[in-house]
Amino acid sequence: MNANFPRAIVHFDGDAFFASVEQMMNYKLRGKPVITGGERGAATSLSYEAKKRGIHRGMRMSEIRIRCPEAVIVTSDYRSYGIYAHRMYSIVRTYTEKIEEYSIDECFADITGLDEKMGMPYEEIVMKIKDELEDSLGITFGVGLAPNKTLAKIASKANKPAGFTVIPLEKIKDFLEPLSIHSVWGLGGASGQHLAKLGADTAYLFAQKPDIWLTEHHFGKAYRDVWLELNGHFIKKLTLESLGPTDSIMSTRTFTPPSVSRSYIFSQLSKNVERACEKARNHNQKARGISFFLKTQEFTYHAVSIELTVPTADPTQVMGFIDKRFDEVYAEGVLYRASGVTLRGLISNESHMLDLFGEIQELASKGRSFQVVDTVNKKYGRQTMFLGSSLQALTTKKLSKGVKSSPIQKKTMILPCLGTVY
DNA sequence: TCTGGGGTCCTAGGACCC
DNA sequence: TCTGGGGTCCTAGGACCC
Repeated sequence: MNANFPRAIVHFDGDAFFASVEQMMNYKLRGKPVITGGERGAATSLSYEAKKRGIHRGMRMSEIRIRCPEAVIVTSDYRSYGIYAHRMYSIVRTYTEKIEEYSIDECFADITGLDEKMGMPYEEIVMKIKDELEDSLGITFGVGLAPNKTLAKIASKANKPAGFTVIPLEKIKDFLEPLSIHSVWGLGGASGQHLAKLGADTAYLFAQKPDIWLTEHHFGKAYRDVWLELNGHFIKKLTLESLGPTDSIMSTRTFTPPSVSRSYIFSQLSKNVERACEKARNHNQKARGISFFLKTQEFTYHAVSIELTVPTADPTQVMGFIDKRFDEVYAEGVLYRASGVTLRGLISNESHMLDLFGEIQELASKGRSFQVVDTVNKKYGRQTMFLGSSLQALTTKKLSKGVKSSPIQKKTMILPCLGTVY
């Protein structure tokens, strides 16, 4: 066994991922400052050409146009980014099954023992994977090799773009000494502030604190896990197999411009409910609880959470519950900028529970009508069939795009509206 | 830096049960 | 009818992540 790598964990991180995918899909964009996020008016991802011109994430498009008139601003295309992400996972998966699909542009892989199997040092194996990723995707990756996830993340960030950094056990100190506590994975916000105040403002100073120090300051498991990993221990397991059921599903959307209209906001929420329920049905899951919120222009949240006696993924049902309690979060005259819904306590459709009132039966028959909805939507595009209560949200969107009469209308079947507002 | 959309994990505290 | 102590399950909400 390799003394420096009791476990060999690799972190792959796509460089400027969304912007890079855009450049790969459209060769005219290569070498140009590309910015994604056009639909929200602020930069989401930037090509390195754009970064060189002093543009940063979150910058307003209006400002970007002034600063960099040659900038190419595009609308986010998450479907394509997802396809590239999938290719990335499958290439890594040809080396090991132990892979965590951490996010759309990152993954972890556990290659422990592969050195002996392939008769190559870990460093060479990782270089080989990196080359293959870059050749077949046309995108560069920041890559880190370390004894655990926390250190692998630090490594992949160390040398951007297109870097490959190795942190063996014996070299940990060199990497942690200059590293601000805020850039450690998991200590980004208030917890980093807290640690810095207590004198641990670098990763190394935190790692050097004795165990008793953590106890005395009442640091919980989250801190302790990071602390152990900074000291070289393998604590955070990889989450394998990202397919399958999820724990919760949410759908939220900001509306531009913000609105005071009760009916408009209600229909926005209804649209979110449909999206979330559709996703739940695709996962073959039902929710045991729902919560919904409105977000004001001042960024305050007003939320209600509801427990369901019978699990459901039926938007008419869900909207029925929300309708009854909508006015607990909505206030007349207040300007709102976003709404959202979360389906909680998801269970798979197979695990049905018996109840006293036969509601299961009733829902089962409704469930069939939504199978029809999903089939139609798959064939003709999403939201071809939708709830009456979502109508205002959908038509407003079309009008704002300047589409007067869409051919979609012909295929549209409006289901009965449960909401009081139309 | 005035701020998309979608998640996960941890913890405190309540409900309920011996 | 009252009391204690201990355990498990569940949820809300906070913090953090990309």
